[in-house]
Amino acid sequence: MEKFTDVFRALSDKTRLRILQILISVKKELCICEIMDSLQLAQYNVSKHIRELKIAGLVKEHKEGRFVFYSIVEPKNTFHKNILQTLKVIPKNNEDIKRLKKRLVLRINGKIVVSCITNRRKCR
Amino acid sequence: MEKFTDVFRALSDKTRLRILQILISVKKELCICEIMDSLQLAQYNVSKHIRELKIAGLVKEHKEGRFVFYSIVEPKNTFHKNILQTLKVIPKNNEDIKRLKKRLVLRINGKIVVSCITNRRKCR
DNA sequence: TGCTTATATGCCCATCTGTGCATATTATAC
DNA sequence: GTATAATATGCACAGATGGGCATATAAGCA
Repeated sequence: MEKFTDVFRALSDKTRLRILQILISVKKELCICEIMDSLQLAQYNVSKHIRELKIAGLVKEHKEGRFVFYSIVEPKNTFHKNILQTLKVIPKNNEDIKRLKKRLVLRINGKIVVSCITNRRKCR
Repeated sequence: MEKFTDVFRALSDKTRLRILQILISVKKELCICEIMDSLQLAQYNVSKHIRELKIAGLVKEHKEGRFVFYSIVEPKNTFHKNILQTLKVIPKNNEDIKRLKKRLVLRINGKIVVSCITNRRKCR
């Protein structure tokens, strides 16, 4: 049962929901820089929240050089499928999506070429 | 967005999930006594957790004399429907269901006639 | 090797959360 | 009214949680 409460706990934070929402809407792998620029959050914050989403089994990572890309885990059981379905129904934060799109334009041939725009010390 | 995180937070506790599960499986209104006897929890604990489920909009109440009956709120939007669907997929705690059935047998014509069996001071 | 960039993590602190206990509230019966 | 049963709630406390900050780790590059 704890396994289930842990997933719900992971979803009970606004920042984590925002992270999941941009990952769901973009249907791509995103690196921490891109997430922090999209959500205007400090790097350590994105990193810590992503960690919890990973532990909950909702997000997976894929290392590539010094970048780490994160994406939604494809659901493997009914519970997980239902959770993702539920997340898709939650209205998205339009500002986040707008900034995400702006940020993604900066990729060249799918490669990250622009470093963190957001000052890592000042964003909340 | 807080509205959604609040629902997930309500679901992030084992006791609250157990309460929801017996309410879902029994498809009936249950009073606090019956819940505390089914889950073997202290009265104040059931009462407090039910309160949070009510605030989250997952459970509703119906007063009848000195009894208060609780039941699952029929979902009114897609998010809520998905949440209930998700809850139904979680494996139930068989012990809880067993004790619930035993407890329900004690009703006579649907009326509660047996008071709390569980000592309200000793159950955790 | 040394520098820079991307990400992770340990520590501190304020706040929140669940439990236990005691007590309050409400309704019913005598 | 008084006693009793069902439920709610305020308080205290221990443990968890999130944010901020500093720093660690790791990889690429000069």
